[in-house]
Amino acid sequence: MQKTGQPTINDVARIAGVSKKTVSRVINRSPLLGDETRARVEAVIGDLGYIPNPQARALALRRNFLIGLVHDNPNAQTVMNVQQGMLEALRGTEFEMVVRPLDRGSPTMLDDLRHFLERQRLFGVLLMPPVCENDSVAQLCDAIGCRYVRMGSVTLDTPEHMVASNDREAVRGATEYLLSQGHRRIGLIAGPHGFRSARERRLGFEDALAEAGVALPRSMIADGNYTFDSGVTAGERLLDVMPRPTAVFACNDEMAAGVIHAARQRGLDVPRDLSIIGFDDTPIAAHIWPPLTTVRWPIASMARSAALKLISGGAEEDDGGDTVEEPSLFLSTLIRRASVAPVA
Amino acid sequence: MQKTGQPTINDVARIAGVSKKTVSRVINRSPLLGDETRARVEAVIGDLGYIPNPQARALALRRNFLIGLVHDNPNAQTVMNVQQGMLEALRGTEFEMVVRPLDRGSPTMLDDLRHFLERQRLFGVLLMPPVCENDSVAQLCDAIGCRYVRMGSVTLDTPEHMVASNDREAVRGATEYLLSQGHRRIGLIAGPHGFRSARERRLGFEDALAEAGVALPRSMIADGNYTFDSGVTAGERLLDVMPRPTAVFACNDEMAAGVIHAARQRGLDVPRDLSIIGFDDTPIAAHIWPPLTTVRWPIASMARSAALKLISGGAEEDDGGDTVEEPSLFLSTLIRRASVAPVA
DNA sequence: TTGTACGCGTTATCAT
DNA sequence: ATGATAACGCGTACAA
Repeated sequence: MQKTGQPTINDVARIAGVSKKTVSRVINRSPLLGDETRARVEAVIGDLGYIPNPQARALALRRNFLIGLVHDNPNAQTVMNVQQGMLEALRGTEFEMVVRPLDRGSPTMLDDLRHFLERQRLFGVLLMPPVCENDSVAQLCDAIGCRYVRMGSVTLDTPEHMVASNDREAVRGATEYLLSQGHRRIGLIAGPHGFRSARERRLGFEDALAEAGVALPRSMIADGNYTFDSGVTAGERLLDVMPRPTAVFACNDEMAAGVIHAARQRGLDVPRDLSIIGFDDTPIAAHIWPPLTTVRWPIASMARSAALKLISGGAEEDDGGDTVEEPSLFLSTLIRRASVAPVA
Repeated sequence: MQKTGQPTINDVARIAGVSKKTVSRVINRSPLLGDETRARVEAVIGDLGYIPNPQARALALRRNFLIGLVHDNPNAQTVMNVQQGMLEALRGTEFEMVVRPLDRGSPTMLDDLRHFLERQRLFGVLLMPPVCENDSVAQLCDAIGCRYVRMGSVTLDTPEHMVASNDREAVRGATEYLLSQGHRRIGLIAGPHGFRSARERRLGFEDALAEAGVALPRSMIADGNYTFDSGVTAGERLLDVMPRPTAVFACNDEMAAGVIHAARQRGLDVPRDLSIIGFDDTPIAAHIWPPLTTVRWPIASMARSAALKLISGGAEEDDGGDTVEEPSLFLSTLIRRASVAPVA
């Protein structure tokens, strides 16, 4: 025992009557080891409550047992769901999660990331949208030798580097639902430029209208930036158009809430006078009035899978050994609540 | 230069023509150093772009340059605000943030935390409510030698270990506002048992009523657990009472949103038939209808101060040197929106 | 004011 | 299958 109180590999070796290296082999599950020796060492380890020192391992391996969460996402709930999913995957492992927000748009963004990855010697990073849509970010990880998994609304990398949802299909389905309720004048509140998710969702919307042969005049499209306020503004713009749209698809829930707000301020009733669908199924969706029909993507599950991909092969695989391949594509579903009604 | 590509302290020492120790002194701002030597070494450092290896430092110092965020908080927005404040304080320093959720209520909770702190050798931890309300958690940090700062709704530790808000006073003020609008039958939706914040807020509510000589019958108090659903249930209970309350104070915004929901389902108009005040000023407060009058506590600022307390003295103090003492008490303010009206 | 030698706890190399 | 010895990069006695 050292003065710190924690037993070290030396203590284990001494007491077990073997060399440090043998203990190290036990820890790292080296295949070439006598069964008896291994049992003896493991007994001492359990006895002493020995746990390898992460700092020393990091130094020797030149690699830290940290998984980074790199994001530049304005939506708090989304980030929290990702963290929850990651931590679920990391629970019980030797890995910890370190969070690193990035300033997309800053010219030094890439350098910041490089410094972070090089200095901390991360085991791997989970790249959230929208930063992860930048290919040079992925290339940087590759160059540095840091594992990475990107998370996004569309597949933009190989399966081991990607967990994706099917935003386009999902929005197409949501829009078809609107059409099935008889709506023909349907407005779109688009997401911000530069967000791949915004593009995918818009494409899905256009897909559905085109297939149904429903016109989409320019006036039925308003730009938003995923915030509540932009939803209010865009909603007002759409509601100014005559004849008014009878339904609106907003590219996320915040903006959908904004539209409801705008509608109510003009004395319009939702869903009687205006049907609304959002995207994300954040808590606000279920808590506003009327409860919002929206698209839910399994964000925590995606993050969990992403983290599992990152640590697979690098962690102690305690289970039977037959590692199940983590999925790369996740399906979103339409959650029907009370913000959609048949057209009058 | 080593094979990793990163220059080490040895490279700097060799090129500058000094010993490792001298370089180490420069890095750690040792006072006893020749000006000329320091300048020369610093030149080489800048030249090489040398950055001390955190893993090696962690090993030698037996202390990692990581700040932990330990929480068991059900509210996503609160946690995100804390993270934002922490990261703001940590930006530009050598510290990173690692997040660690805890399962309060689990019998192994304290052991989990101990393992985490001992293994990772954290520089310090920010303890969020409600876990931080448990004194043994703080004692554990002390025993292990890990710096800590607690965050809470009331002062429960010395200033260097605490950032607190004045929940009781704030709620008292909010309730007085309700009274000033003529309300006399005011309901309370309490927070969950075991949350100190719930207790403080309730006390503030009772303070105001008592001082005004307004009765608080047991029927005007409903229990909640800080969730939307519990707010709905509690709201229904309160609205069943005859005569109905004309106003309700909910101990957080989620529950306040639930009350609005419950009121609307009975055809009641907010604020005409029922005034409501919440607490937290989460995004939902501004986004529901009607916009919610609520109490805002400066959560990000508190977290920022907390992180600053944690790293003060331990970090490179780049500024002039006269460190400003971080505050320990933060004032909450009433945000008046549209969910309160004078009594009919 | 500066340098030497060693410790921190682990993994890797190359023996045996 | 196992062990001696050297990295890994930095901090600290102690000496000079």
